[in-house]
Formats: sequence, C-alpha cells, structure tokens
Amino acid sequence: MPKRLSRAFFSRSVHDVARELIGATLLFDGAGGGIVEVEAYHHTDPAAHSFRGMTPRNAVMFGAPGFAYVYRSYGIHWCLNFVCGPEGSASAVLIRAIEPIEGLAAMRRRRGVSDERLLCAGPGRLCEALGISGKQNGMALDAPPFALFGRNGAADVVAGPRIGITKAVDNPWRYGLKGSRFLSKPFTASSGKVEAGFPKK
DNA sequence: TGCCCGATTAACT
DNA sequence: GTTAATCGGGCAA
Repeated sequence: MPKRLSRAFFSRSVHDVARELIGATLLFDGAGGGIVEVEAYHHTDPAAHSFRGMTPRNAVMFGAPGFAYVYRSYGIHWCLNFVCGPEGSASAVLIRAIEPIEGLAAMRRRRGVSDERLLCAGPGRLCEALGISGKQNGMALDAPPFALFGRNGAADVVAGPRIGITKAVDNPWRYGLKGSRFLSKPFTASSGKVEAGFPKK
C-alpha cells in the first residue's frame, strides 16, 4: 500500500525530496497520477524565485515545507511547486510532468486534447489538466483536495539540466523517471543516473 | 510610472 | 527551426 506523504517528508534537503518524488503519486481533486519529472530550486540558486529575498509572490516559499507554491508563468500558465527543506530555506520542487492515471476524462476536458501523452507533460499543462491555479497557492499538501502518496521501493531516476532558465543553467537539478514517455522533454544521453532501479514488488 | 523579461505553450514556416 | 500570446514581478528613475 502506498504511504501518504507527511509534512516531515518535505522538510529534508530539496534534492533528496525531489528525487524521492519521482514515482510518487499526486492527485488533486481526484485527478492526477505518477510524478515523472521535477526540478529543484534553492534560495542560494540564482534561478530560484526566492534568490532575491521574500516578496508577496514568493512568500509561501519562505514558510513551512509541505505547502503548495503556485505562480503564474509568462502571464498565461500556472506552475505548481512543493515547498521543501527546513523552514526558511526557501526551497521548492517544481512539478513538471506526471503520468496521467486518475480522472482522465476531467483532465482531457480541461486540456482540450485527447492524447494522454500531452495531458500533463509540462508544468503549465499539468496545472491546466488538474485544474490548479493561483487559488491553490499556500494550500497544505497533506489535506484535500491534495493527496500525495509515496512510491513503492526505488525508481530509476536520471538527472540533467533544468529547462527554460537563463541563470545557473549548468546545475543538473532536473530529475526524471528514466525512459518515461510522459516527460515534457527527453533526458539526453549525457544525463546521469542518480538512483538505481530495484526489482519490482 | 515605465520598461523589460520570464521555472511556457501552441501554432507556425 | 521561429514566434506570438499575455501580464505580473522586479527594478530603475
């Protein structure tokens, strides 16, 4: 049985949490699936929204771990993050892609596409599919309408450079499930394996 | 107040 | 491969 993720789960290093989120299950109001791609951001990282200190937009990042940080991207899309690390470390994991499993009909309706592969492959697409917007900023992740479950055993996790940023571009802080067809972009051959696969169940 | 730019996406050529 | 859409945040003045 999958285990519900507690707030304590999110209080460790943002990179540890990011790797362990690969293969975990994210549901929002009954829609969602397995997380296959995330990126880690820390306040010492020039690419992070929290790098230049607290503002009204990023205030949630400076609060307790285990809460949602949702921001508008390019004036059009919404992006979902999980606040991580010790409180005040202003760290977060950007959820970039999930494998659609639950609530497929609702996700297809909200996205306006039928191709399962394009439902949740990207941070903006994922939020549209799940119906997540700025209203969810600051919400707890361990209570409805959010539901998070840890993965069983280990996962085959690969790492590579993050996408769409212009600062600290070389840090390999994008993590993904090796070989998944639901990634927003494939990981290149130079991407490193960070966690070995295990015999299933 | 004004200006530039972005943790993106879809629709082009 | 390129680019429009679209708007709030952040910073300079």
